[in-house]
Amino acid sequence: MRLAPYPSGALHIGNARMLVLNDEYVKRYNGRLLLVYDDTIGATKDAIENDPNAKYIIPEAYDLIREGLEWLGIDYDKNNVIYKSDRVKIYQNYAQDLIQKGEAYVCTCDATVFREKYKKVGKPCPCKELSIDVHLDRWKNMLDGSYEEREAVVRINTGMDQKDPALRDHVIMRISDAEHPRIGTKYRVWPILDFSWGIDDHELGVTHIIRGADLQKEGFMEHYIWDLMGWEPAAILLYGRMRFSNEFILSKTLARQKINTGEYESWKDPRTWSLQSLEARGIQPDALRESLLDLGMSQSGISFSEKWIYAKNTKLIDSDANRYWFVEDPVKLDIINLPKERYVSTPSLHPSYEERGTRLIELKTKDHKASVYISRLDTKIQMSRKETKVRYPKFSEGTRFRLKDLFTVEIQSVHPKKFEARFLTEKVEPSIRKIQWVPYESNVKVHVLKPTGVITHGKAENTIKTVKPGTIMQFERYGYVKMQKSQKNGLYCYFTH
RNA sequence: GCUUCCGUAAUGUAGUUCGGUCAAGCAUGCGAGGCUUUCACCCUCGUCACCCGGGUUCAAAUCCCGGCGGAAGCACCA
Repeated sequence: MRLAPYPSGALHIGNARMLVLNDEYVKRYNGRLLLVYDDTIGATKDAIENDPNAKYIIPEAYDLIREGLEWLGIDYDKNNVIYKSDRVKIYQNYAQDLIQKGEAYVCTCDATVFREKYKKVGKPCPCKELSIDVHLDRWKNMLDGSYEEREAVVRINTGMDQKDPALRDHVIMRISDAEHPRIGTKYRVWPILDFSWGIDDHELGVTHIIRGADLQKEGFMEHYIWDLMGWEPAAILLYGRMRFSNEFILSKTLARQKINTGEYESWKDPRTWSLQSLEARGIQPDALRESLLDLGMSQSGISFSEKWIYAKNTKLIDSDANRYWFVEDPVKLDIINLPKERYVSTPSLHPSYEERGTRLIELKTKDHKASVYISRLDTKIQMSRKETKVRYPKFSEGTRFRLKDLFTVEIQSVHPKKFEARFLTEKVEPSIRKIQWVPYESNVKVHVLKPTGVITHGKAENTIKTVKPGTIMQFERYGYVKMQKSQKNGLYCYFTH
């Protein structure tokens, strides 16, 4: 079997299904998995230079792809990595052979004219009438540069009377003067996907192909070629297309553009949905793998939900993720009537694993007063996730709540920018609302990059200063977060989910 | 328009090849409860489905026909 990524950027969540399915199939039947970079040049030089949306190969993509495969644990044959760009001569030879046999011809019709005038009505174009010698001449002209880009193509003679318009005398070779990142301008006549794979799946000994249903036509074309050559056909299995929710933009080309303009910080930006970005966020490879495997080989189109990954990921990371307190959009809360001079809170790092120990958060009082930060969200109407259930009231005079693992207070007064409360008791009442807090005097700024690209700001307890980059932790009642780095203006984290 | 593929609950999937064991399994979601100084995790219980209409048959989610619905292809992209 084989993986055939196009090196225009890092692999993303949409490509991952192909990877995982192939990998799993090979493992199950003890097969071999080839990595074949499908790095033929598609667009013309003209398009690449003038059309910002043109697909093209970027040199760094080869490594980005390899990184992604490694992260996902795809077990491909690392000693036998293949580049289609090394094999162009092979396709050219086969194409010439087909022309010689009258199974292919060189067409000089304009693409639009061919489509409108001939393909749509199922009539052959005038080129097809010409002799094999003329076509061989034209073929030479393609190779030696006498023809410009788009002036001529090689079409395979599947027949203009094919029922399916998609199959009528499809192009198999075309001209591009674009420079290839690996082999430069060594070749100018490049194969189309259908043709190159018709050749390679045979030449490389591929017996089974798993690909998306959008490549169904390519399967027909390959079969046509195998028949023509008298080759043993490979088995082709298709899986359905995945649609992604929200404003998922799964385009490597677009991601590349945004990285270039600086709108995204790198391939790690969560909006690329690249495998690199998932790793950066703290998604476990197995969470992705299992979610994708759950979809099976169904050919129906599915709306993919990232929540499936999150659900699996939560189960994988929860036991490792230590708990910390973080308040998003902090507001000050002044507390009065404090009887003691010092309060110490020692919440455990993980309630299910007490043996990991506790954190220590200290709140000092002065003249029986102290201040903490709480999240603005908690001061507004709080709807429980179960919407039908508890609806915590907006903070107003008399509202009682507990600063978690500290003490219970009651709101005395509400000001635009702060709240004042009075100490009630240290005794825990099981049913009272508990909220996270951090000391006003001692805390650390934290910036969290959300999957939408928005960065939110807040304050966390000081103890997270010791958390190492790359660690996944849980901000209680907020979500899981992966520590990235310490910056001058505070700590920087990626939101996991 | 032409061609092909698909159609099981809110979402996804198992079962359809060789009709009965499927009054339909699983996961996520949702709901109830338990645990808990997190609306986390974990545990228990519950909830919702075979696109429609015919036909074949003792028996159909499974086979046949016809509808309807959805997706993909019809690029000198991959």
